[in-house]
Amino acid sequence: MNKSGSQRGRRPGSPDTRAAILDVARRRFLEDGYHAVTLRSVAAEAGCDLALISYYFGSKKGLFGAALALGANPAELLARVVEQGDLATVPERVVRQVLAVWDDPVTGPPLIAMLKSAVDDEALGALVKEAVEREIVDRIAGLVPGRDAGHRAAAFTAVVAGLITTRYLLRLEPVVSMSSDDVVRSLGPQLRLALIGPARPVRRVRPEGRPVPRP
Amino acid sequence: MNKSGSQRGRRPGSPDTRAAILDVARRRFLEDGYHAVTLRSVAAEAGCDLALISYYFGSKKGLFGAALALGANPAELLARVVEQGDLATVPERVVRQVLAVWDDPVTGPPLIAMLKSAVDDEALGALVKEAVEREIVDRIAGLVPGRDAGHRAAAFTAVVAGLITTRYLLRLEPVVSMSSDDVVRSLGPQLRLALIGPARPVRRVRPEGRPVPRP
DNA sequence: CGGATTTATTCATCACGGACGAATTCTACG
DNA sequence: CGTAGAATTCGTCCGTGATGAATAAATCCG
Repeated sequence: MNKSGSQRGRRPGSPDTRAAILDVARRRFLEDGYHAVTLRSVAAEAGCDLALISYYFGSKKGLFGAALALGANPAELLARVVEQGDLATVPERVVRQVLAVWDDPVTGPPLIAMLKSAVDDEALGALVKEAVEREIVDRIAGLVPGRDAGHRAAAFTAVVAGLITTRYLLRLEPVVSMSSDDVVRSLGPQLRLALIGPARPVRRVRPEGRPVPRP
Repeated sequence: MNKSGSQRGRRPGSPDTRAAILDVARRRFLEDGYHAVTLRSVAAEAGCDLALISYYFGSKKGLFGAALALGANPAELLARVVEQGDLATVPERVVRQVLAVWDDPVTGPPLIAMLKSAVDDEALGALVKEAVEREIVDRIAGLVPGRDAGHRAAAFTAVVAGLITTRYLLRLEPVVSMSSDDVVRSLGPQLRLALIGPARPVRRVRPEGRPVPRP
């Protein structure tokens, strides 16, 4: 291409409009959702021509991806939380972490928007699915001892997914209005049960006839 | 309007195209999802004019609603399952019912499609939310004794929602490929814990310092 | 039968949304 | 200066859902 870093032509002299587009897009996508946002309105609000958006971001999806580039990868955060500390306290710490990130007015909405659009976009959905499998399920599975680790991780993930779905996607009552402590109190035991098994200090008790581990 | 049941004009003499539209729409919506389906393509495949769809169903959403008129209301089914039988077996029965309905190749897909579109459509979302609150959460809450019934129902609902999300929406591994029995084995205890509390036959054990009921 | 009335169906068109290519301006380098 | 390359705009295409006017068909009433 061009030898040495020398670049000709118009280098950023009046360089704001790309950022402006990104700002507007971010806000709009979070406020109104993917479908409701029109590129024309974004362009208008950003004070530029419609075609500039295509120029910079290629397509509406491109803009969406760029606008919602997640500041901190939630999977990574979760991984850190999971791996430092005692296994016994993982459930509570995970719930608190999830609540912290998703309740936060700045980190939460992008995640919610991302999740929503992952639901109806095939490609995005696959992406999320793989990320969750790799970063969450597998990591949790690697943490617990038994050979039913996979199933335990699955149950754990399902409960967390349930929390996210009810509290942030459907905004179901009473889950939405519960305090962090309430949520921990309600779901903590479930997660502990999923991860570690029936309350450890007591002998196994089977209220029904079905054995649980069954190797 | 017209006195006595007498109706003039063209009554259904050659009346298939409405049904044809409905058939095509149903299949397409389930296969490709709401947004990917175009009214024009439906009209073409049904062998009629685009405007007929508006004529019969008013709008795309109208068509969607009519096409996916859920054969059996899942909430009602669930309610029946919940209310007949012992409280202790509710968790397993609910899981089995959910799996039966959502895994079924005829009743499942409409539910999934409905849920997906509820995610990005404000109005539909509200509908689902209210239905779930009224038909599931409240009903469950009415079933358990304590005064933390609400929270228990919330936890219960969250786990069920998690199952549905991971298995049918995200299609997450390993949840997707688990057998019904596996799922019951994995999630049953969680639900029992949510509903009924720590395994009944044993003395209360509090691994952490936090009391659960706390009136 | 024959008009009246209603239903079923089509045609033409609108407004809007996303994408794209050609043309134009601007800026920095040489 | 001149020119290359980046930034920006204009005009336009095509597909979408919606809607109203016009036409064909079926049914009823006298």
